[in-house]
Amino acid sequence: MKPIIKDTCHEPDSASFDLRPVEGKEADQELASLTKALGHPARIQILRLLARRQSCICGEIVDEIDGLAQSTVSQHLKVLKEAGLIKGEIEGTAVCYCIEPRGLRRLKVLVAGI
Amino acid sequence: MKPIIKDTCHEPDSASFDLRPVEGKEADQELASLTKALGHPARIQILRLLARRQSCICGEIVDEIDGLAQSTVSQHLKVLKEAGLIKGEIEGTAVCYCIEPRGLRRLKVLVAGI
DNA sequence: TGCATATATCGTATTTATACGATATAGTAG
DNA sequence: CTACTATATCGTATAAATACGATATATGCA
Repeated sequence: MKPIIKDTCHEPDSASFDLRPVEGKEADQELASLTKALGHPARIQILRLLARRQSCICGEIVDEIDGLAQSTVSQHLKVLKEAGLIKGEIEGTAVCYCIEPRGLRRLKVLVAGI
Repeated sequence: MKPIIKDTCHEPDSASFDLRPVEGKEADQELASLTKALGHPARIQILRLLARRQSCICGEIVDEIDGLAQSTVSQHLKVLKEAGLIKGEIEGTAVCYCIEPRGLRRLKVLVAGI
């Protein structure tokens, strides 16, 4: 019997999300939220860490980041999650973080469209 | 005799600027600075305003932005300028703002490279 | 059940951002 | 030179971000 593999990092994305306008007041607000979430070196580092690997990362993140306390890293993860750039799922005793491809793609589209 | 036309918005850019690394600690810091500068709706709006037109804008900017006071808009302009995303030159009694193409391009490259 | 581990949340101190009115500065026109 | 205009800077009030230690929560394992 094959194990059930749940690839939550790469589920299909809704087209409607991608096809929203890339300018106008709402797009400005959206881009501001996304870039504000990115506007800290530790969060850039986290995002790259997750983007580089194809898989999610369960734990390890705190160890990889500068000299920040665990609670601080957790706070940064929350900011990225609320911005829709990453997502986290509880996976046993750890939490498994990975990129939210829609959010990252949306960011890239909006920035490219400036 | 022809007039001297000084197109300060489109001067040639140094290649060395563009060819810096797109990841690593320095790039993280650089991208964080750029995105932090973008992380406000009014600043996005300003940047788009300048990017849309090929020319610089002398004055007018305050009128175009939401309902923010002149001093507040000036402050936002300063943030964008310090981030290297726009530049301003005194042009008579007004100040002529325009996109800093290198900075914007660098931002796009760094975001695309995440 | 109770302990150990991983992560989140809370409380809090400090710093930084945002916004405004008031004022300074600098160029233009008269 | 004076008045006018456009923009920047200052002072300041308020809000938000950052960081930490302490603590809560939830899961897996003995």
